[in-house]
Amino acid sequence: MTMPTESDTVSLAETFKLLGDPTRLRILFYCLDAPRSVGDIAESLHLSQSLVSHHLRLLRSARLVRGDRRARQIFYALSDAHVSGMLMDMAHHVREDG
Amino acid sequence: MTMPTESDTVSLAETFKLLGDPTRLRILFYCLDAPRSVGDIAESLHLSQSLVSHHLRLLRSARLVRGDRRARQIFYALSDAHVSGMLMDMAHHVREDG
DNA sequence: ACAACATATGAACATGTATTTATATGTTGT
DNA sequence: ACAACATATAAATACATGTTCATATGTTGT
Repeated sequence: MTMPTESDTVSLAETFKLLGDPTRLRILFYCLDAPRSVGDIAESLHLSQSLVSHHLRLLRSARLVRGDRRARQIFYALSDAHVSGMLMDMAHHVREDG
Repeated sequence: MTMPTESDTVSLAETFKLLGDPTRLRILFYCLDAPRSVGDIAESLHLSQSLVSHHLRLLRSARLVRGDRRARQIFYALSDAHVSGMLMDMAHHVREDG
């Protein structure tokens, strides 16, 4: 396996850094099955609306998540298929052998 | 996909947080093919011995990396097959579509 | 146009983290 | 046992980051 370039390493690290926060992970897993509105996320995960919005902004700017407006609400869904597949895989993995 | 438990989410996040640093990623990728000594890592990646050692300690305590002593040197290798597979996969992915 | 609703942004704070410098611990060969 | 080598640890510092509180922006229905 040949080493990734410096800039590839940096972007990879940026992605992992975003995944490295429990709150963001919870948000991502919650949006994995179906698009969820900001309010829904906040209420379901017991987080403040502001906090959810801040995290979504980070996830959005890394294109990990995508928001679609429907009337007043904005529904967020995972936008990177590769990342979401990896998330499901890791979740499966962590369940098996702690 | 059912939500991971709170504690599974936290451990997953801890793993991702470790992967979320460019220096640590470089160390991991460098050890992916073959076990490498601390000095080799430091010299090859142009990092101070101390810094490498600090990072290895973090990676070790999360069992992402494993050290085997051979004479004076300690050779580090990836210890989590699932994580190393995921790393190669992500590296491949980031190369394709930036 | 206006009030109610839904989401986003900004400033402030507390905590966490990567890196450096200096030093300690441990191992080998003679 | 001792000097040389290889790795680990500690303290200090500079910087990044998660969260809260307050407020702004944008959208819908009447």
